[in-house]
This record gives sequence, C-alpha cells and structure tokens, in this order.
Amino acid sequence: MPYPKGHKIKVRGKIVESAARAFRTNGIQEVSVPFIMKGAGLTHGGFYSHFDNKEQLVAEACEYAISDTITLLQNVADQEEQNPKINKVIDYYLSPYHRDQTEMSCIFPALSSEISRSSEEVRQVFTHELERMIAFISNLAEIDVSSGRALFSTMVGSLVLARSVSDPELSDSFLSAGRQQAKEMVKRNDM
Amino acid sequence: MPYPKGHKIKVRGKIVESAARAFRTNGIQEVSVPFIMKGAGLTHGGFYSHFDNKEQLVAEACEYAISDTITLLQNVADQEEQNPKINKVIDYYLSPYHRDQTEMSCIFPALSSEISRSSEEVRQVFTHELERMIAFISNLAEIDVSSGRALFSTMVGSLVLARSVSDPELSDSFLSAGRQQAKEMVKRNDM
DNA sequence: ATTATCTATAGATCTATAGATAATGC
DNA sequence: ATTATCTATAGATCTATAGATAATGC
Repeated sequence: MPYPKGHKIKVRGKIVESAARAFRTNGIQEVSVPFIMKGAGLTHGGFYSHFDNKEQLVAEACEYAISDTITLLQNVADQEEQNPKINKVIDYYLSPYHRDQTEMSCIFPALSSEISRSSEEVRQVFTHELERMIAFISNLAEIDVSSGRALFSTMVGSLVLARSVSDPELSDSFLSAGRQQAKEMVKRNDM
Repeated sequence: MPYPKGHKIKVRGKIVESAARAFRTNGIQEVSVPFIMKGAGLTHGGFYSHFDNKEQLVAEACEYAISDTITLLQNVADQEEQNPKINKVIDYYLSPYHRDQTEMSCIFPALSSEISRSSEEVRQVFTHELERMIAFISNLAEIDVSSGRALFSTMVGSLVLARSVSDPELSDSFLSAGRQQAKEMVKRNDM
C-alpha cells in the first residue's frame, strides 16, 4: 500500500476545509476548483479523484461549515454560567468580530441566497443542517421552535444587512438593533 | 438625427430592467451580459456603448430594483385603510407569493450576500437605497429607525431562510414565524 | 449622413478529463 | 508495484473591443 493509511481521506478533509473557508469569504460561484485546491496545498487536477464534481464538494463543505459553526456557538454558550446562555450567543453572532471574520463565520448570512439557486441535493443538505441549527438555538433560548425560527431569522437578517452596507457606523447599528431585538424575543417567548 | 429622439435612453432603461429582473432571479455573477441583452431584445455587442462595464450596470440595476420595490410596497400599504398599514406590507413581504416571485421581488434577500463582496461603488448605492427602505418601513410602522432596522432584518432573514430550504412546509413555517414576530415588534415599539 | 446595433473575435478563466510523474509500503 | 497527485489540454463561457451593417431623420 503506497502512501500512509488514511492519507487520501485526510487530504479529502483538507479540501473540504479549504472550500468551506473560501466559499464563506467569496461565495460559491466565485470560487474555482483550482483556488480551493491551492488552499489545500494541491493542484487542481487531483480534485476529481476525490469528488465527482464541484456540486458534491459544495454539499459537503456546507455540511461541514454548519456543524463547525454549531460547535463554535456551543462553546460560546458554555462560557456563560447563568441562563439564558443564548444571550452570549446573540452577542457573539451579532458582533463586529463575527461580521468581519468571514472565513470562519456562519454560512447562512454568507451563502443562503446562492443556496436557494443551487441543486436539490445541496438544498437538502442545507435544509437538514438549518433544522439542526434552529433546534440548537431554540433549545438554548428555551423557546419553542417557531420562535426559534423567528429568532434565527432576525440574527441572519441583521448580519446580512450589516455586511451589505459600506458605512461602518450604519453597519454597527444594524448589529446593535439586531442584538437588542433578539434578546427581547428571548425574554418574551421564554417558556 | 437618426433613430427617434430619446431612443437610446429608452433602450438603456430596458437593459437596466432586464438586468434587475435577471439578477434577482439568478444572482449577479451567474448572469452574463449576453443574457441581459437578450432579455432586452438586443445582442451583447451593443452593451458597451451604453455602459462602461458590467459593474456600472449592477449599480444602476440595484438602484432601480429597490426603488421599484419601495413603490410596490407603498401601493400595498395604500390598499389598507386602517393603521398600522405596515401589517399589510409584512403579510405581502413574507407571503409565499413574494417568496416564489423572484423576478420582481425585493433585492435584499436575493442579492445582499453578493453585494457585500461587490465594489465600493456598488455598496454605496446599496447603502443609500437600504436607508431609504428603512426610513419607509419605520415611518409606515410608526416606530423609531433603530426598531425599523431590526424589523426589516427580521423580514429579510425570514425570506432568505424560507427560500433556502427545500421542504415547502418548513419554508412556509419560516414565513409565518417571521410574520408573527414582525407584527409583534410593531405592536411593542409603536411610538 | 449619422449613429445604434450586430457580427466576429481576442484573451482570460472555468469545469472536467487523460495520461505522465512522483511518492511510499511491501 | 501501486496509487495519489501533477501537467497539459479540451471545450465552454465570460468580459470587453473593433469594425461592419442596418436603421432612420434630414
């Protein structure tokens, strides 16, 4: 057996990570296979021995990115002693840091409009992961799932708009308006 | 003077309209100049006698699309006799019709993530138009501008997520959760 | 006669493939 | 000896340009 055992699987993981980073910063369509492979320290020719096509990588990279974000948000929540821990998550999610740190940020504000135009396969992965995210948020906020959907919508919408404006002060005000509103929603809908 | 007076300006307007439609449905990057020109009943070669480059068209098409949406929402609001008229706008904005009618829908849920990666010029146009939209919404809801930002964020986020999921029922539930939440925000923040 | 639009094309870049090359376990 | 990766390239498509053509007011 040439190459160490599990070598190819490890490399495949690196490609997925590279893609997850690149997509969030630059969008799916904007990022080429050669660019992703370069980010994983490879050349583009080898890509197709790992994946059937770019679409397949998109699905895997989205899945990876969302799981990663949920883990991150869980860690943020765990830093808080008193309930509701969701407030800490809201503060992080709608912070200037998370807004500007696109490479490792949540995928929904970065890619959702592109996902809505993607293949059925990609959208199904996305749907499943979004439901996991909503369950996580609702549980942490101790609110019902429907309120959790509204809460996460507010978080996503605020971040999306904060990122789209060129005026830094206006951008900040979208973040703070979102934080305030999100916390109020939690307080009101507390079960 | 060959061609009727104002002919070129009229054609230019058709190109902008065609672009505004195409971008909202398929995204900016995904739509080519030849495709836009075809939508305006022309061939692609003539494009560059109307615009310096694609970027310039993007800026104009976004401006046009947002103005168009504000006018539409104003008409929706005017159909309602009793205050707050904003509720009618919320119901329209977060309706299955608006979700599925991408061609003539609001640009923010459709393009905001792409805009955040656009040139400074495009983002400035976008910023200015977003402020107009927020002013319109806040005024109609009779709430302060900060609450208006949170309200519009909720509307945009709900529509974005409703469009991204493949399950129709789940999609509807994002719309209805958003509608309920948005209306509650208006009630609470009423000045 | 004048000018908007069309045809043709340059140069860049993208996805995907084929066959050559390089790297390691036996 | 085997297999992952690299080099080279095909075919498609994109933005942008140059020069030919077609359409209308004078």
